[in-house]
Amino acid sequence: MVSIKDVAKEAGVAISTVSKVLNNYPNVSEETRNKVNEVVERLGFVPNAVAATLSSKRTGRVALLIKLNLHTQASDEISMQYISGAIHKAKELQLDVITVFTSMIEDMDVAEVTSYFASQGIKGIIIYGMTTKDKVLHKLIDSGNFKIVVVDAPMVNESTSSISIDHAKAQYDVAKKTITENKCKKILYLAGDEDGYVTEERLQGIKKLCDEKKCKLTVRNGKFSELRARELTMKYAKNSDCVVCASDIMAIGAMKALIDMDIFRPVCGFDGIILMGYAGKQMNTVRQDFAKISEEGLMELNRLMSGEKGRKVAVKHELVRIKYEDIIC
Amino acid sequence: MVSIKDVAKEAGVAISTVSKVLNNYPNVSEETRNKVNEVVERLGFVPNAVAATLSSKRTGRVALLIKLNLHTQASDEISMQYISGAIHKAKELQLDVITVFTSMIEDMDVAEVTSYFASQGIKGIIIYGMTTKDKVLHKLIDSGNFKIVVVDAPMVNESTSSISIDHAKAQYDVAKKTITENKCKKILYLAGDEDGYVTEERLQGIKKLCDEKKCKLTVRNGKFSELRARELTMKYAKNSDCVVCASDIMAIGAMKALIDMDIFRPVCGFDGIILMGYAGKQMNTVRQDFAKISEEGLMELNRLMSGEKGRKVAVKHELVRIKYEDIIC
DNA sequence: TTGTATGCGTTATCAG
DNA sequence: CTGATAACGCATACAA
Repeated sequence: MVSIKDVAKEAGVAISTVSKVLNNYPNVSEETRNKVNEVVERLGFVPNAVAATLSSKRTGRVALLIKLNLHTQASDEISMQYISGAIHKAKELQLDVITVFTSMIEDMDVAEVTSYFASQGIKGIIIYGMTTKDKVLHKLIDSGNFKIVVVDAPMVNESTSSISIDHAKAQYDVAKKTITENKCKKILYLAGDEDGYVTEERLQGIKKLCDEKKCKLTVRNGKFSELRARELTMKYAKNSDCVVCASDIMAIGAMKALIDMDIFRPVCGFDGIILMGYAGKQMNTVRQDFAKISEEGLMELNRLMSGEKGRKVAVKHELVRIKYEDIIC
Repeated sequence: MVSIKDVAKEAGVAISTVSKVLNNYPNVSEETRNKVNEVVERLGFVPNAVAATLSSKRTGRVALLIKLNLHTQASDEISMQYISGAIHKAKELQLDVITVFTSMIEDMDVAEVTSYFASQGIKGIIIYGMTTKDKVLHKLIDSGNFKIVVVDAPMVNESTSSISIDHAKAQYDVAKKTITENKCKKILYLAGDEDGYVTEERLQGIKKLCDEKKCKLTVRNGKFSELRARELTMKYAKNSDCVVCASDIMAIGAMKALIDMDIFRPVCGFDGIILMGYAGKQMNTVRQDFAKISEEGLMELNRLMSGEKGRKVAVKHELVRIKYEDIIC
C-alpha cells in the first residue's frame, strides 16, 4: 500500500509538504505542488482516511443514521434516496461518510453509542426519521458531543440543526387541491403514528384547511400502516367524500380498499414514492425530494462542523400526481 | 473521550497490559485482568476501532459493496435486505462492517479502489450484483488483496468465494410450474441483461425445460427493464401462450401490458420482491431470501478471513405466489 | 516556502 | 507476567 511517506520520498520532499498539498494549504510553491500532485497521480496514492481522522481533530467523518424498516419497502426507497443524496454531496465536500443502521445501536445506551461513534472517528451525524420515542438519540443530541442534523424532527440547539419541508403547509396544500378538484365536504384523515414528529404538524395543516373550508373532519390514526389504512377506509370511507392520508403507503392501502369496496372517493397521499405508480389509480401527493433534503442536510452538517450554530432549515415541496407511465423504466 | 491511557492510569498498569486484557491475550494474571476489566467497566471505555485498525494488521473490517440503482426501486428493496442480513450476522460474529456504494468508487481504477478499501481498514468485501462489465472489480478479485465473497457471480479463487442460488434450476422450476398449470406450449421468455452473470444461467434453465416439454421458445432481451418488458409483451405475447420473465420487475411490466391489451397469458417472475403484490394479478415467482443469502455470505467471508480457501456456496430457493394480502402491513 | 518533531489511540515486539 | 517503546499514516505547530 502506497503511503504518504512513499509519495514524499518519490517527490523528494518532506511528508508534511505532501500533507499540505493534499489538504490544499496555501503556503506551498506552485512548483512543489505540481511535483507532488504528479507523483500522487502516478503512484495512485489515496490518503488513508483512518489515519487522517486519528491524527487530526478537524473535520471528522460523518455518519448517516438510517432506520432499517424491514416490513415496508416504501421506506427502503426513501432510505436509499437519502443515502444516495448524502453520498453524492459528500463526494463534493470531500467528507468521509459512513452509513450506520439503527439496528446496530439499538440496544446501546448513550455512553455506548457515543463511544461507538467516537471510535469510528465520527464528528457529525445525520439522523433520519427520529421519533419521540428514541430516548437515546435525544440524549445524544443534548450531550453536544456531536454535530447533528436531524431530518424531520424539530430539534435545534448549539450543535444541532433540523431540516425538513413545511409539513403543515404541504398537507394543507395537497388536501386543498384534492378537495377543491372534487368539491369535498366530509374529510376522512388518516394520520401517522403519534410517535412521529411530522404527524402533529401534518395534522395542523389539515385542521387549518377544514376550518377554512368549513369541512367536517374525521381523524383516525393510521399509524403509517397500509393495512390499517385499508381497515379504516373500509370502516369510515362510506361516511366521507374524500380520504386524505399522511403517507403514500396509507393512500395506497386506502385506494385499494376503495376499489375493493367498489366505491369512489378521491384519495391523496404524502411523500411522492414510486410505489404510488402501482396503486391502480392516480392520486395527488406531496413530493419530497429526499435526495435533495439529504444533500442539504450534509451541507448543513458541514456548516455545523466548521463551528457555526444550529438552526432550522426549510426545504421546498411540490404537489404531483404519480402515473405508472412516468415511473416505469 | 476515555482512552486506553486513562484506563491504564486508573488501574495502575501499563498501556500494553490493558491492550492485552482487551484482546484476550493469555499471558496476563487473573488478578490484573480482573482489575483492568473492572476499570474498563467503570469508565465505560470502548476501544477506538480507528486507532486499532491503524495499528494492527489483524482481522479488519468488512465492506458491503452495494449497487445504488436510482431508477428502479425494486433494487432498493433487495439492497436493503442484503444490508440488513449482513448487519444482523455481523453483530453476531462481532465483525465491524461498513457499507460502500458503487457510486463512491465508480471512477477509480484498481489501485485507487484498493487504497480506498485499505484506507478504511477493510480486509474483506462482499460484492452484490456484479456484472461482466465491472472490470475494476474483476481486477480487484484477481489481485488477491482482499478476501471477497461475490453474490450471484461465479468467481472463485484462493481468496474469493461465490454464493448464490441455483439460477438454472430455479428458472426451470418456476417456469415448469407455470406452464404445467396452464398447459402452455409457446413460451415467450424475457431474459435479463447480457452483462449479468445470472442471465445465462437462467436461460439454460428455460431452454432445458422447453427441450423436455417440447415447447416452442422465443427469447427476447428484456434487460431487466419493466418498460422493455412491457414493449416486448405488446409485440410478442399474442403469438405465445405464456410469458416467463427473468425478473419480477419484468413480470410486472409484462402483466400490466397484458392487462392493458386485455388478453390473458400466465406470467411468472423471478426474485420474490414485495412489489409483486402490487402487480394486479398473482404470479408464480422464485423467492430468493436476500437477507439469508447475505448472512451466509458474511459467514463465508468470515471463513475466508480466517485463512480458509475460496469455494462455491449454494443457497436454497423456493417457489411462491405473492398476494397483496400477504405483503400488506 | 520547506522540513522537523510530536501526537492521535492502538497493537506488537522485546526487554526486564 | 509486565512494562517501555517503536510502529501505523497522517496533520500540524514550530523551527529553519
